[in-house]
Amino acid sequence: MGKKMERRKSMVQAARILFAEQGFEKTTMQKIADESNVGVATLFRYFPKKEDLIIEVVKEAIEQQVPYFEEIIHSNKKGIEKIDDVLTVYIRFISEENRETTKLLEAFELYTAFTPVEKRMLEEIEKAYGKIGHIISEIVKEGKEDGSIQLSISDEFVWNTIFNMFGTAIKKYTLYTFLPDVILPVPNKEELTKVKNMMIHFLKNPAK
Amino acid sequence: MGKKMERRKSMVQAARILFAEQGFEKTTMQKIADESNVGVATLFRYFPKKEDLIIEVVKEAIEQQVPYFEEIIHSNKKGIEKIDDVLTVYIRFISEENRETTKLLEAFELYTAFTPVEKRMLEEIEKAYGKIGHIISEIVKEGKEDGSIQLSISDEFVWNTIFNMFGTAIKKYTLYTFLPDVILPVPNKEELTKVKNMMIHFLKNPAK
Amino acid sequence: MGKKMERRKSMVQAARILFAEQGFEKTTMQKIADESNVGVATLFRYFPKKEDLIIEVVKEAIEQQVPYFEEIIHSNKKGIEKIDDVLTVYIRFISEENRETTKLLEAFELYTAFTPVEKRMLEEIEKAYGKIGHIISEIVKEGKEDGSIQLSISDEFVWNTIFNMFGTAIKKYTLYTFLPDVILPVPNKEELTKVKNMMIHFLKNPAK
Amino acid sequence: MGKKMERRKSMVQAARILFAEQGFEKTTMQKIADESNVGVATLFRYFPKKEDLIIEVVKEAIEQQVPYFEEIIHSNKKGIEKIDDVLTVYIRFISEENRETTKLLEAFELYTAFTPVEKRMLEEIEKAYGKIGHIISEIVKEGKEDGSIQLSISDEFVWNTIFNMFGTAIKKYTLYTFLPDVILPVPNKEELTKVKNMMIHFLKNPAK
DNA sequence: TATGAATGAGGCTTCATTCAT
DNA sequence: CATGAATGAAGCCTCATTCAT
Repeated sequence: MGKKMERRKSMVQAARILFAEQGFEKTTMQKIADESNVGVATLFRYFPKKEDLIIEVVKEAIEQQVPYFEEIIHSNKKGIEKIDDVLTVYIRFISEENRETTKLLEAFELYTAFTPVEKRMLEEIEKAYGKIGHIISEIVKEGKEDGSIQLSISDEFVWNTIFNMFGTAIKKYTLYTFLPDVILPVPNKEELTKVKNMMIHFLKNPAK
Repeated sequence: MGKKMERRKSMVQAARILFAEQGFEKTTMQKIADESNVGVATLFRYFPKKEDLIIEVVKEAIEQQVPYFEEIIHSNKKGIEKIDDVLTVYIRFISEENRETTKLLEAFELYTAFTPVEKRMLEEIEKAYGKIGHIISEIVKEGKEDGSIQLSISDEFVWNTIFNMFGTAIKKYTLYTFLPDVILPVPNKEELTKVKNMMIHFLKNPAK
Repeated sequence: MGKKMERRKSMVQAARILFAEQGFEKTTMQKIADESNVGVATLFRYFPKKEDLIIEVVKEAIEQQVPYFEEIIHSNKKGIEKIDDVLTVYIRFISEENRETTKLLEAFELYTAFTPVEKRMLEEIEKAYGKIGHIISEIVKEGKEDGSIQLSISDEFVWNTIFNMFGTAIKKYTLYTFLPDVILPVPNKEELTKVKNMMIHFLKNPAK
Repeated sequence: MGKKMERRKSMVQAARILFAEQGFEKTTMQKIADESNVGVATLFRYFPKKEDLIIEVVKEAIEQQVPYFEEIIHSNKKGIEKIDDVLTVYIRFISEENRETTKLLEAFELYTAFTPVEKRMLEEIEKAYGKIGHIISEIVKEGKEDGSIQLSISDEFVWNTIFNMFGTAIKKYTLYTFLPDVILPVPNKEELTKVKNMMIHFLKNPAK
């Protein structure tokens, strides 16, 4: 029956909220168990290592973002417009419903930077991220095919890099939405939109 | 005499290395003490709270970057060229001597995201960061004055934002230089240079 | 089931013995855990702060004394005789089974003199002490009502004060039963009894 | 020259103040050194063990009380009046200049209860206390000789005991002058005076 | 299967005391 | 002599993980 699955889901959800709020290290397994009304031992039955739970949460977070991109690729717009939409979605990620999710992903990237994560785990993450990556690649290809992006092959890398940087920076901003500007001044939506427009413009009319 | 200063320096250095390698939370005061051949108590004599040491390390890291920017602003180039230099320095930060420093700063930004840091501490950091911020502002102003940057006032925000994003993304990349591409594919120097060029081009010929 | 309670009891008991032997500060949580064959973490599960354990021990110690006074008030004697009994009980506290308990209480009073104790904690102690205080008040009232104590209202304060001093001194003596007389010469039971008799006599025939 | 003595005095004084304020355990050697503007090492040169300093402070505290009793015994009053004076002095100790000193002595009695003190140290204390003890004995003897105290020899013990209890309780009260009444309700000066009068009355007219 | 209870290893911090100038 | 610097031992407390019911 789905009872088990529900339980599991409630644990993952509690974990996600706590992880996003306090980070991975500061969130104890006990807190998570309490929050989802389960005994710690049960939590450990489902996720024998804390890291397993982290991976699960992150995986789901990534997957939660996929539909946003799928919707875009399935629309009828031209490639360049789809790209515009993708960047717009990123911008929205900072401030809207998905902020928690995005914050989580950012926190995870930090986590992996200093904690050796089992390869098997990373592969799961990779697979999840792959979906988004694939979609984006497709969009770029479309854009090139329908002529809305004037890109020579070498420029594709540029594009990917630009894209990457935009996303990377945006994701990081989510961490600081509520923190003082001291550490990292976060541009607002209008400013980000201007940058986006700059990029789109560049993609249409690359420098000679 | 400088004996005390040397000791202090050796502690800060050991801390810097360990922090950069393992992050702040995973690095224990004991390890730092051992690494700098000092008793823990001594370490605590100099830095009564672990956070004090963290702040010190970060402050020095920031200050270590200042000369790079100072050199640029004091050169004879035009504003736009100075900006080019600044972005180039950022790119170099990923892979050269300063990688460790940059990695440290990135780690700190993540640290603050989940650990409440005393205001007094943050102010010290702010002051250090301020120096760099001030230099960059000056460069932008110069560029606008000497006409090498075609910016209307509103565009200045765009510029700051672009700059901010470039730096933000770059800093984050330093964390992943040695990690598998799974989590975050890090563009290489050539790719980053192309993005830089795009930005410079845009600053000279903003979209109409 | 009572397993948990037993364990808890064994911890409290170990703590009580050690506290009485070595005082609160010199007794470490580790020692207590060892003595009751428990891991430190377990001890901390039951008593998250050392102070919690101290309070618990003291509270139980006080409550352990209550029956002695209850028995007295429920007897058929006259008020003045009950008072005599109360003082006698105090005297017995120095040397008999309850010496450890009394010593503990004395140690706690000293502890609070130099260590700020959370208000919430003090309230628990107050409640426990209150029971004894209430009984004694009742006895005094009885004595006044049945005429066995010749007290004008103002004398009641005297009485309470006398009583207070007797108890205070006695409790303190328990600390020094086994120590050399150097610091505080402890009167023996006969001597204390004489003082008691003096007091009783005074209560019956107050100075004109 | 007296320089050394002055230094020493200033250390002892600083120690006394801090000990009285925070107790012996909570007062660190460093704090004492700071407070008396001396290096810790110097402090340790004068008092190789913390305990040495404690003993010194206590010894001086006791000696500071001696003159109060000396003045009494050298007066022209009758024995019983001198006794009255002694008890009155005790009462004054709670609230006046000497409160700090008295508090200190009380704290020391606590200290010895749980910390094994070197015999040699205790002897010094004993000698100091002896002076006061001797004076009081003399007074009692006087009282018996001049007939102002109607005491049979066996009653002398009673007297000593009464006296002892009065002093013991009073000393303890000094610890709680500033603390909430929860732990130990401290009688006020008027109440204590009444108790004193009761005792004096008893000494003049012992129970038959 | 679900769970509360149990725990060792480890982290931060303090302090009496010793060293070296 | 005077002193700041140095330090190990020890204390409180936390947490991922295992046990036992």
